[in-house]
Amino acid sequence: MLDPKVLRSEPERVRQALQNRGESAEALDQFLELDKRRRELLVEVEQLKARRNAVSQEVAKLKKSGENADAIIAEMREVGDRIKALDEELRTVEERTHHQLLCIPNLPHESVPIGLTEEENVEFKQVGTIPSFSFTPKSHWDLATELGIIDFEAAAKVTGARFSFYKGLGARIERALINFMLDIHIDEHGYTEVLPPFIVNRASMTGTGNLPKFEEDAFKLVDTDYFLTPTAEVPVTNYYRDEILTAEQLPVYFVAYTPCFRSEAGSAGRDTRGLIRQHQFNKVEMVKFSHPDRSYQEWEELVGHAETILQRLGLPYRALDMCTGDLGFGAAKKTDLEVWMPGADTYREISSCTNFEDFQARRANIRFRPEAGAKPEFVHTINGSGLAVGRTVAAILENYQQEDGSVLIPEALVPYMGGVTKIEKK
RNA sequence: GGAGAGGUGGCCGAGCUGGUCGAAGGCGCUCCCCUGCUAAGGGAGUAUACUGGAAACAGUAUCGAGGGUUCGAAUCCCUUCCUCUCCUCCA
Repeated sequence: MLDPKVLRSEPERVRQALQNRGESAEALDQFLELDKRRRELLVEVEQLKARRNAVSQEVAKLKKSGENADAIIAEMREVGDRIKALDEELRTVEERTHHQLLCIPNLPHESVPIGLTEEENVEFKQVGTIPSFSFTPKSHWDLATELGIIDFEAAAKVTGARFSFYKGLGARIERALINFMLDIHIDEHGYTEVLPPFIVNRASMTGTGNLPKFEEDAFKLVDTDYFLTPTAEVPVTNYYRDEILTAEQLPVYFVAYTPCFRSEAGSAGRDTRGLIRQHQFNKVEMVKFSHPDRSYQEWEELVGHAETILQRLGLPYRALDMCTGDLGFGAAKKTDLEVWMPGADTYREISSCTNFEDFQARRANIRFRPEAGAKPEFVHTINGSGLAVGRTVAAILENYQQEDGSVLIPEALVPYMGGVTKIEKK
């Protein structure tokens, strides 16, 4: 959510930002119009209320001294009716104003490259060596199926498309990666581990920006106002919803493993095979609550924390500075890490690290008091995958595959695999 | 699922026979005074949001949330969410 004051005082700046994102300015225009009406109504109804409050004092005095107050009571009855009517109109106008406000995306940071498509994302770093094979590398789904460690057909039968059934060392490597990632973030990067609910309410989804605009992307539980978490970002960020933190509490670092559930509406036909785009996948997510002055430093460090995992696993990757059109609704600045996938001969997103500045904090009302007695200010929220676990499994399978169809386990992961160094056909 | 109790400011906690209640008191915090240091003590101040205003300041709203009764609601009524206790059920 943007500061309504900014929308009022600098609408042209906002309009330009929306254009850079490739978004229409409709919500902005609606907001400006409704906001004007809202203030008109507010002035009128508040004047009436001030009058009513004053007269009510009079009534109390008259009654106390035993005098007759019938005349002004009758008059106030009319004022009361008028207030009720205006209040009702005001409420609907306010609801609509707020809704428009919730539908306007964040303003990109000034450093964000301007562009409308992913072609304009700027690659600024490549790390690791792309492996060369003396044979044609297979896709991870062929490897996994042949090794008997993931059964896509069983998942399709048990549930449906875009689900997977891990088995044996497949299940083991998924679990090993979760622990490996969590341990590094906890022990080396200073995060506090949290294990949140995997189901969240509407207010939480709205707080992080997943609602109201993207409801069709989420799984909603029938006959409730509950949603399956699309990412741990939602429950973890909302941990501090409607709270005021002290300055000493900042920064807060949380890391959480959760399964993530996404309807993948609108992506029919894309990445239908393998682990890349599933309705349910595991992810380790880092979330930071930062002082506004430090948030870009914190964000850069968080990107580094995600990179650490890729480096320890020996996976080649590149980093991209996301352009205005590819930023994501709530983001002010975003870096994506893409891992090399030999089977597909391309890079695939494996982590997305975002500084939301105060966009989420404003929606979720997460504040801190800079010093005792000072006015509360919004914190900045930052988060990033550290990493998407299923895609990491896919990357390991494809990068570490051998000519005979076996797969070596990255050295750093071996202790988490109970000493297993290789997955091979039985 | 059944029966009961409760949700008040940064925190604790009064008020709940409707009217000087944005709300006593305490803690915490800020500033000042006092004390050689420490401990203690005295005084003043200390919610948030919105609206108008250049500002000073003024107004409005907020006692879990929503609605109702009333000239007037923290206080009465209804709905709903959450917390706690007992019973029931259960991994």
